[in-house]
Amino acid sequence: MPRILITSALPYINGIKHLGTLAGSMLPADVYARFQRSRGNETLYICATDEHGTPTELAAAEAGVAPSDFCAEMHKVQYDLGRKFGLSWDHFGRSSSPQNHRLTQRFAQTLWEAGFIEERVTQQVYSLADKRFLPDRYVIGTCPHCGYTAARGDQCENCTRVLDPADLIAPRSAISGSTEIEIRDSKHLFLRQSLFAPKLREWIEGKKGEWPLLVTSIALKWLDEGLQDRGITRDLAWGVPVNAMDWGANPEGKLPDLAGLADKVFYVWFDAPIEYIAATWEWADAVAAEAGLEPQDVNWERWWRLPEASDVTYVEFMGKDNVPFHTVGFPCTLIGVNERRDGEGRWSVVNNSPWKLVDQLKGFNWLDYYGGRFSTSQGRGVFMDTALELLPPDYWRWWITANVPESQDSSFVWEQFQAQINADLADVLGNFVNRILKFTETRFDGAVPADGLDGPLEQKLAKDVAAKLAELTEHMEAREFRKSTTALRQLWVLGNQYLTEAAPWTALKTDPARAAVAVRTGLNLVALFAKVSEPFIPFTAEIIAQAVGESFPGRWPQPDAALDILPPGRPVKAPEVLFRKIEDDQVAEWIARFGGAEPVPQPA
RNA sequence: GGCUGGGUAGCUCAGCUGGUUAGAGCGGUGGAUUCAUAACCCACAGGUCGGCGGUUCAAGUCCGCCCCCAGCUACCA
Repeated sequence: MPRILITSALPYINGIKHLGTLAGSMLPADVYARFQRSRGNETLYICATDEHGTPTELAAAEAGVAPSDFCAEMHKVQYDLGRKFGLSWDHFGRSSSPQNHRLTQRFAQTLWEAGFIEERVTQQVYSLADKRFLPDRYVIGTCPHCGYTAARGDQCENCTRVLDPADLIAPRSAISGSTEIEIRDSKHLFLRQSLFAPKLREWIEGKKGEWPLLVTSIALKWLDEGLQDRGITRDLAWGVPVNAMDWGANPEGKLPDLAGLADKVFYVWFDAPIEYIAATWEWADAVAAEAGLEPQDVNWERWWRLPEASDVTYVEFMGKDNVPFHTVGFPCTLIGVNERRDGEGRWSVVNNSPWKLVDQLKGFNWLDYYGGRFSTSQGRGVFMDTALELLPPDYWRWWITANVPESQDSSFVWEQFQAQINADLADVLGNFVNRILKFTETRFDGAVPADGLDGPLEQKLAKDVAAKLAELTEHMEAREFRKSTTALRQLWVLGNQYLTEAAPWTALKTDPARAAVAVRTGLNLVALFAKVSEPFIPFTAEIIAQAVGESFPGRWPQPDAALDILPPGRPVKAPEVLFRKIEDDQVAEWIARFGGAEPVPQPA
């Protein structure tokens, strides 16, 4: 049986995520994970918080707490919110975990000893007032090209020109505003990505047509522009320490400069992808602890290391901003650990249990808010915590999945959200479940009727359902989420069409057996909908399953037996209204609260 | 500036290697129905496929130029 390993891009620890983050990785990954489990495939869905880097240190300082405490608290917040949205992580780890420290350091050591990491001295801006090195964008000043006075050290937002902090006129710290800044030398480790360029190109070229165009295009863009070596350490206090005292000599016989690397931590983008692996290790430790076993009794490497993992399909989900790090940076790390390169550029596998590279990479564009970006500072857009105060998670899950930015940026618009939720969930699905169950209660004593035999109408329905179910299954296998939601909605529509045609309320007067067939068929449709809707709207799917006495979560149905689920005589019961409609005055209120098409008027 | 992606009905989007009258949902209009959350079901409305030029028997689909939107441009993550 195939195994499916799923990771979604790690949400950054710095604050509560908005709907775009949910759309860009976590929710599609969850829908896919639920589908795969429902298909009976052994599935592991891994996610974690991405905790290191300058923004974390600054946010913790602002909150007046240590970064470790800040992260521990925010991890819990993000975990709870994810669970409330029904995200079915097998494990939601932390990139600051001991497991990730160990793996990151071990990988770095291997890369050093293989000659894939080298030391370089770089010039970095240091702020005396802040007592820290400043990343380029944390230095602001006047743009030498356009005179904009709040240009960042990496790029001027006004004229869009790419800058170097040294270009800025009157540079100052973006943190404190202090002009007491200077350029200092700092020793750093660089991952020699340039050595990997030909190998990566061959790998990416082979994924053309298989991965989304967006993904291969971004990856090839980086290769076409010439892959540069990348600094993988930073001058920060919070992170995975380089800790190179046990490292051996590199191929040139050189040992690392322990003094020069003493206060360095790894760059967040070096350790964050490794956390996918480390979080799997965390998962195994947690499973072992729960079962009263020793940690080594749960084998987590079978998900990651060949040949044991040869039956694993590894699927990554992420927004387009993450694509370079997953198609270039992380693969360099893994290939560098797995293989060696000789002087002629020939590669050979040295590790007898190499780490697995990604098989399927699903990348997404941006979800905007009325055509603009979500903005924390301006209070523009909807965030995960407030979303759940307004409406149940399934409303959000459905809309986001149906509008996920697969081929281009898409927009969240309240009016459209309202229209789609009301039509799809309340009118089509919710009303269908309600109408057939209510009818069963009033006319068939609330039990699946046994009388009658299928006629042409039922045969046609079975054929249509089988075709649509096959289509849905195919789209889900291909991770085509918009098309999947379309197929699912069409499946729901088949239910309403059938019921209208079969009209048991009419048949009841002349041919009770015919009415019984229609009701039984309708109830089986309800059971079917519970099963196929579960990946998308799990909370409601469970209520629907219970209404017809089915266990939950159920197995993904086979097309030829999709309508043969419920035994005659099974008691059924109409649930409370599944989806309450979103009213116009609610929408008006939310637009006023969160912003809409019109710019939010500034108080005078 | 360079590069990447996108520009298809009022709105949100499908349209693979070029091939009969360009599709879906929403919104709109009309009809049917009464089991149901004033729900469902049926039908209709119609867009010079961003612009111009080219290749071809045939172009939304290929080529060239131009316009517009978004992103990236390596120390934000």
